[in-house]
Amino acid sequence: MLIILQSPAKKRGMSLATRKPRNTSGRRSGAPTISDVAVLAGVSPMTVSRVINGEAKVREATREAVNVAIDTLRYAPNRAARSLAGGGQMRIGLLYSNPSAAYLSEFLVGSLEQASRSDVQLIVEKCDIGDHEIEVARHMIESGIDGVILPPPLCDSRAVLDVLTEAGVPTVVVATGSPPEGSAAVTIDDFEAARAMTEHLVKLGHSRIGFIIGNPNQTASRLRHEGYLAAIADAGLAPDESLVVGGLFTYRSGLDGAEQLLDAKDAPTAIFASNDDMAAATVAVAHRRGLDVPGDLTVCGFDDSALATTIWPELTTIHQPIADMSRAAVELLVSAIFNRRSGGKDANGHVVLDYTLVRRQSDAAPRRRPPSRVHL
Amino acid sequence: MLIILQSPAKKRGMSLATRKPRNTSGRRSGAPTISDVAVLAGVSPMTVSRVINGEAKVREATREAVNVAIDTLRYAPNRAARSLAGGGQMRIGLLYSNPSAAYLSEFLVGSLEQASRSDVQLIVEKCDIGDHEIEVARHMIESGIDGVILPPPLCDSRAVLDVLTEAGVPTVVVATGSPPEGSAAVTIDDFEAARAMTEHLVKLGHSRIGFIIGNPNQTASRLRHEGYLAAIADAGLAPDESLVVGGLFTYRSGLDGAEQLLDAKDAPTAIFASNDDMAAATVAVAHRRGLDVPGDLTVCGFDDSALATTIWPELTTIHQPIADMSRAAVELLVSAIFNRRSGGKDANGHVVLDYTLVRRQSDAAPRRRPPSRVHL
DNA sequence: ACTAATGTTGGGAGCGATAACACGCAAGCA
DNA sequence: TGCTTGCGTGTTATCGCTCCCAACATTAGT
Repeated sequence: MLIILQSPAKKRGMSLATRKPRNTSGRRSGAPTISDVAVLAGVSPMTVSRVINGEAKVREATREAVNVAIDTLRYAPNRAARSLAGGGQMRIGLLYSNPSAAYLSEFLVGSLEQASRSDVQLIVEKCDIGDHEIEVARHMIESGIDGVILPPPLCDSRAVLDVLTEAGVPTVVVATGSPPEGSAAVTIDDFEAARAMTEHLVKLGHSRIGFIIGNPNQTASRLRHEGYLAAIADAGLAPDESLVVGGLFTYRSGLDGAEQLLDAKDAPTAIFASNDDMAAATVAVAHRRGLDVPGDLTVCGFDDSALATTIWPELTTIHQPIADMSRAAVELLVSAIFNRRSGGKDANGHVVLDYTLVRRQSDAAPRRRPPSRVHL
Repeated sequence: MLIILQSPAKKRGMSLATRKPRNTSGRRSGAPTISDVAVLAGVSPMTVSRVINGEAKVREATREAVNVAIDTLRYAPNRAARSLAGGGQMRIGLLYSNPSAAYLSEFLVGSLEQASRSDVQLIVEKCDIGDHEIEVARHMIESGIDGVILPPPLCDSRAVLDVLTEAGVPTVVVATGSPPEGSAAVTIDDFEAARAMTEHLVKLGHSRIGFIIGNPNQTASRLRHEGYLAAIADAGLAPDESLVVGGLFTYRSGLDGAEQLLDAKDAPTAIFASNDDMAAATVAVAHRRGLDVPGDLTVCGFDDSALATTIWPELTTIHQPIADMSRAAVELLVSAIFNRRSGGKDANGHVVLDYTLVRRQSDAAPRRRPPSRVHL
């Protein structure tokens, strides 16, 4: 196919010889445009635009013709042009810190996808937790961002949040335990999830279930802990403080927690760690002590991060739909920005997505009797 | 087919008065435009553009004035407009499969950053390895992508590569052992890196150094293996086939490999695994057998993935500058596309970035003597 | 049959930026 | 002095698309 674009280039004294390099080869990259489609379909560009955007007032026959043309030409709308014309280029920022790589990558994939679908530009910025988080946030604001997404653990940073709301930047926090007043949030029900997992353990027959708490800085930790407690209570089990130890969400802290739990006189037959890293550490400690998992000790995690399926045995854990959450976050943010632009007030949506308990190989019923009582 | 698009002819008669009635009224979202800056600086928009793009022919005083205006207005160029006007929107695809999450996230961050810097749109698509990889690739091509980036392990997929080159889509492969003819590549020197690591082990005093090979599907595996072999030879050590076992880059396979290595009569005092996952598995096996790492056994990995610093002891490993590599990949791809557009032939660049050997806690000198010989 | 209402479609003006050319002006050279 | 250079800037035309509104087509209402 040959496309010749004729433009009114022959201005005043311009000779043909002088002009030319541009039109035929230069600027156009070759991608079909909306007018190409229009010509082929025998309609105006406007109509094509309507079809693409799924507007109502287009006759069925016309729509059909346009679609055929689109397929024929393999036409794909030019995003840049679209957002330029369509009144609003949005740029939203994604501020991340603790690169729990597994989490981050899923998160990124999800937000990227949604961002490109919603035609917004995603600006990703790293912001190692430390005393300069605020500066980074501020920098982002000044670079003219329209909204910000805060995945954990930044979602719990009062400081960052304050800077953001003060600047009047719409914000969506993801996976925080306590969504702040002024911003939208996407979460799963950490409480219920932890409760469900604990309940699962109870149903398996465990009565001494250890728990390793997450980093106290993150509000989700509290919810998970409470969920555990609730399930224990529901099961009519006596709460035992020696079965609960503190942790920091790190592997290292999981190592310590597990040692502590397993050192106890009346050691648990199952340990539920507040995240996969600590669960993995627990498995390591168990193995080091010659304990079989899940034969001698059941271990469960939370998050379903990559680690969960990396190690052996693979971890029974709570799956968070991370990509979906970030997708939802972008969507929420976009509509919030949209609202604000059209004068509406902020709609502090709070989206709660479903978690899933995925059973893998790290859980099992306890041995016949709790080891401390009767010897088999 | 011949299509002649004729632009509206009445342009000619357009008077200055008719032009740009709008700019001042501004129904925009509030972001300052290049003309706002121009007005404030008392120059034309074009000049502002020149300043922004760092072009040469602008008087110092003017540049200064423009910059002041830019700062005052907190002006940031509109990307959409920019890529629309400037030669054309590029869209490049990133096809990933094996979500080694840790790797992927770093990779994504790097490419995102560079993509936004180069003003290209990044389309990320998952493509689980299986028999439909080709379809996904084809789909991507048809969606009108200008180029594709292939991180491992897809970079070694002949099938995908073929589809791509056949369609004439510029491609950059990352971290492959054997960069194919038609495409640019970004790698580290796997051979040298493995050699360096092995040498490091030798210097530490180890003479029986085990090696776990990576997945034979990935060409990098071969290079690492060869690097190991070279170092062994260089050190004047007798190559011992019982010290080398196969693996698949998975934790599971690492478990098997390590068992095998440690079961041998004359077990190694150090094990170098071709990636961190397998190294982590080796540590687990060692612990299960009551071996201290690094006291009784040195374990080293490759990649410096998140896992390396997650587990305990943290892994001594080869650091790949993943983000830099993906950044480089995007850059390379962009210039390749650019070249091609302006008629030049493809420049199959091959960028080799530096690796780093990072020492952490998993390596040490062997115990006084190889355990099998003299007892201390 | 004629106006009114409704449904479809086309026209043209931008969105914000850049490319390429046009142009004024001071310096360089004969 | 007259004319070429060439730098620094302004001007114009798009880029590909969507928005607003007018033009036209179709069907309905009395």
